[in-house]
Amino acid sequence: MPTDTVKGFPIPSVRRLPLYLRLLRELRGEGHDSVSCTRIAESLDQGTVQVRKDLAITGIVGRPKVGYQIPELIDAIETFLGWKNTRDAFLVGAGSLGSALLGYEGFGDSGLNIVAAFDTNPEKVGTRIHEKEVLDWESFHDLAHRMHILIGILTVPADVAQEVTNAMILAGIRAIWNYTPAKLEVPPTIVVEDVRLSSSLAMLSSRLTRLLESQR
Amino acid sequence: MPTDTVKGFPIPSVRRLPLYLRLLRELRGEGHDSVSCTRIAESLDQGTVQVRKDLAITGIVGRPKVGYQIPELIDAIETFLGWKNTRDAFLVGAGSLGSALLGYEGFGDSGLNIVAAFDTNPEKVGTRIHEKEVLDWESFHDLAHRMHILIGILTVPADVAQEVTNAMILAGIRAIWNYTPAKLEVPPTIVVEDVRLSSSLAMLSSRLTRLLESQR
DNA sequence: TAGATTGTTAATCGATTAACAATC
DNA sequence: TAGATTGTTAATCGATTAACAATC
Repeated sequence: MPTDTVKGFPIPSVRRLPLYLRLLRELRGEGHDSVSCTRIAESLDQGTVQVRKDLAITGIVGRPKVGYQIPELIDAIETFLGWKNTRDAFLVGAGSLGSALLGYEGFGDSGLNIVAAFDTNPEKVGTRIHEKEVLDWESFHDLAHRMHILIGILTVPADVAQEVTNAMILAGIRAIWNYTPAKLEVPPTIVVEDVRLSSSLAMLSSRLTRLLESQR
Repeated sequence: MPTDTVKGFPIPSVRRLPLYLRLLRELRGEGHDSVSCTRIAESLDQGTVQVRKDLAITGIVGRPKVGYQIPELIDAIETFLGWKNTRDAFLVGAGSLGSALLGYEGFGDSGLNIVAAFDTNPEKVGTRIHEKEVLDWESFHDLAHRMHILIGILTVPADVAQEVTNAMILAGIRAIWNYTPAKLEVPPTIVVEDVRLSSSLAMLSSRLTRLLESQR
């Protein structure tokens, strides 16, 4: 089978892996050594089969009657996700959302280290936001190349999103975490992950609307 | 059919509605009056049938040969999502992520207005973040009741998430936008929408990892 | 009328769940 | 050994896509 035909993993399973990881780290902290699917399923309010299927994509195998070794399982998930070593990232667009992400301390647990921010606004360039330097967008290309940065976080206004994306790719960026509502056009060798807060908000407000309607 | 058995709408369709809305508002701004599924599908890089199915959940009907009337379609989507009138929300937890959301200006397009923030930290209480007041968490209950606030945005540390959730519900909150990694336990009449940035990051980094592996 | 476009019904695909066999 | 738990195969469910009928 040629490598570019390799089958992907179920998207919902990959998205659930961080939930398991968080729980497992907690259990490890409490001194537990092994854990069963039943136990995990209960804590996360899911089915046991789903837990087994999800964990299986990391290549881990459990032992009947015992369950899974927690350290081994944590290692397998971190390896699968590429979270064993933290990866450096550059953020572009130091607006309110960008600033927030710069200050968010939870990404370390997820193998991500935001090194610096970039902006075109001369009033922002040269300042620091949450201890991180805001650099001139002009210097992005050279710095990203020199530091071998592979991840770009996109928090610019939607109307310049595509333009910035193109420049990121030329600078060697291979994966873009897109917080803008724009649909980015990229070559197939570039990874794009859209955050789409508006989709999440659509779920929240439509369900609330249905709920309120049903009670009138 | 009893109202509590009403069939839900396909989740992926609801999550795509904001994408259509954004495009339609843009087309309206350019002076267009009607639009076909083919046109929408092209712009968003999807299939035409999916577009029709998605739009159908709002109850809209198009005209063969012509397409959909843009103002009518915008109205139908906004009505379905409950975005015709903006709804007020309280945010709890004025940390870095919370501050970011307070400053984010895009929520207005999505029918959400964050009125104020709440925190327990005395150094934050009384200050303003992006023009919004930070109030004492103690005053949440009374204010939420008095102002009939239905939406709570949860950006507190994970270990107090459940506790804050319980208090929110007692204060009359009906829908919680949960930015913490905690799995919240709530009665069935309360809407919870989890944002789970770590799931998104898991997708990004696992795909990047696979990509880099395949090239070695 | 002819052709473009909508809307619906059927087929496919992928994810979840159920049933059961394997194993420590 | 018996029983708990894993892992796999089959059945179900939901979403997407394809085929086609309806209509302006």
